[in-house]
Amino acid sequence: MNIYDIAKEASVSIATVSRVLNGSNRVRDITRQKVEAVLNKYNYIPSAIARGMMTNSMKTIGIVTIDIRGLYYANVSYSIEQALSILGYNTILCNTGYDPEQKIRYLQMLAEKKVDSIIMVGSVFKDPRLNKPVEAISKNIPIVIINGFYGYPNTYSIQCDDKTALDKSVDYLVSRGRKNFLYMYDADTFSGNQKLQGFNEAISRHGLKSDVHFIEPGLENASCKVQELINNGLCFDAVLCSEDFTAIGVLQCLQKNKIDVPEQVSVMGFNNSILSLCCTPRLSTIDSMMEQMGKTAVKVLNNVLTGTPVEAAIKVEARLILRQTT
Amino acid sequence: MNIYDIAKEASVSIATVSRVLNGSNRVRDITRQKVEAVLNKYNYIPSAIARGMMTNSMKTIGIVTIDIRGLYYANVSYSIEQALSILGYNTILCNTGYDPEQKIRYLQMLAEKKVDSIIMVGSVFKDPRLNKPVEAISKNIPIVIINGFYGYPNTYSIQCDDKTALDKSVDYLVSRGRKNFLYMYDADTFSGNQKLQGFNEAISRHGLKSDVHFIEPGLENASCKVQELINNGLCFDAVLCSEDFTAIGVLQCLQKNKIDVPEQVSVMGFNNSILSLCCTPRLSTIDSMMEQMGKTAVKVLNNVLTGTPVEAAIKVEARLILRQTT
DNA sequence: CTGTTAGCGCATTCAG
DNA sequence: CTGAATGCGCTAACAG
Repeated sequence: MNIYDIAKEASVSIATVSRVLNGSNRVRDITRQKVEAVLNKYNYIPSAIARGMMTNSMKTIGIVTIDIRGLYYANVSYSIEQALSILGYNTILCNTGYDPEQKIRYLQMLAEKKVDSIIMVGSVFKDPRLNKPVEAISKNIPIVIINGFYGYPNTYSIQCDDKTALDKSVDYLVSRGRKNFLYMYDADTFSGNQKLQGFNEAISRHGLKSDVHFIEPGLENASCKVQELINNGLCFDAVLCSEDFTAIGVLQCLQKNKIDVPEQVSVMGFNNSILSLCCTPRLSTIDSMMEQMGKTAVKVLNNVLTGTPVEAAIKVEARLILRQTT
Repeated sequence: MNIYDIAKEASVSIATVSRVLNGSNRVRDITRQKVEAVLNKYNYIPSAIARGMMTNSMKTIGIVTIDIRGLYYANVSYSIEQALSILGYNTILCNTGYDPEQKIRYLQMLAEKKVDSIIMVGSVFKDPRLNKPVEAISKNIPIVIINGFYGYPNTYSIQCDDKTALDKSVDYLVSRGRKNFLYMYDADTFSGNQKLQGFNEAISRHGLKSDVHFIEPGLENASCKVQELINNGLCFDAVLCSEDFTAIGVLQCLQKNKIDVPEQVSVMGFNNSILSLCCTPRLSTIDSMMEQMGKTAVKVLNNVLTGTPVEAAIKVEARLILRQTT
């Protein structure tokens, strides 16, 4: 069933059917009703594919992320999808994992499907080997990147001010008398580096010493590392982490060692995910404004798509959430 | 840039370009190389839209769920997306929320985009008012439903045996001497009803009494409800929950009331999500086999799409995960 | 306000 | 093995 069938049955031309379908006002009321009657009778569903051939748009955007199972990715992706849905767009979800080949394959698929835009959640294509394909694709498709940055034209960046957030966290903990800081991070991403930089700058501004450790993502990895540090006799009274999940691993290890939190050691996470409410005591953390990031990305995207001028990079402020571990 | 441009530059016909693009073997090697050289030179990207016009498929499936921020939905969706990606399909993600209008809108969009299939994660369209649109769409598009069931032709169901899982949980707790059961659930879904039924049957089989409460989703709601029950003097020594999140709310309330877990009261969650590792003590729970559910759905889907016979309903066994709260 | 016509970029006959 | 011709279902001029 296509518009020819509808047109025939309604005794009009396909152009008129098309006009009715697209809500054009250049149709007489009687004609419109006649067409709509047929449309409803057959429960007609227009083909977005055929429409896409002409308009060169499927009203679809690609959202590219590492792994939607991660709470940060899920939350941001959710708010993107919802905001886009209101604008009439659908969302193709891509979990690239860490394999560069896989990433390129996804980019290719999205390009073939002529998505109107690509939103990257997290610095998915940080690997410099992937610069070429990203730059190439950005020539045809606008790219919005959340917590990342490309210098290319037609790419737009939304960043959470993670650096300042870490800075403020250290300030706060110093004001509460903490002196020996430990920082644990699990991702060498744009965002990850911002956090680390904020931490380091604050530490040196206060003339303090600190210990910084990279660990593989995961609760147990964090726990094990802290245990190792304790066994080695490291003294610390504040632990900052780049993820809530990591912080909870730290917390559990401290509890196992009968170290009181927050009396002896303060612990802070990052993201203000639901995880931070699940542990006891509840985790102090930094709200990385997941919902706002998604909404802002879509706003920027919509401006780009409608030709409204847009800043190349927008910064969103993070917020300290103080609960029971500080 | 389209196949005409490529054809011209390679001095062949568009048919030949098309054959090369689609890996047809009816092309002489020399010709193929000639074409591929041009393809590479311009980094040619074929249009999936135009291809879709002919093949009537965009190699895309829709995955419809309530809210990807939920860990269950995220995990299942992830494994679906990954498995489909290997088969060359992309995934359109739809978070319908709870509004029926919204659900219908998504269905309509997916139909217009001519997705090859729709996978529902959870009984998204349980509301009987939505039966009509689902039945209508299933006439053209196969529907695979995870933890749900439709009787319509061209719909396929993958179910986790939640009922038996709850049954076994009660058995286990009874064997550990528990006698006064509390069950808390937060969703009136297919799966939710299966769980409740399993619970109730086990309770009556053991000739025990129990208290069952529906609460709105959320940590605090669970906590508040338990507090209320405690205040009312209810005696219980085992709490089963339909979600890990709920169970953690219960756990936190018990801890606040200085009730020892698992010494005085056993607590069990459901899903074996990462949340169950974040609380102290770690939550005993039921593994709802999220990854396997997703993979199985895609396997079924692939069979449907390739015309291989398929059972209308497949059941996956859940597993008890015993940790520190039982 | 309505109809006619011409593509969009590709896969697919059918000839050669 | 290769090419010419056709049509998928729709939108967008352009005429009337």
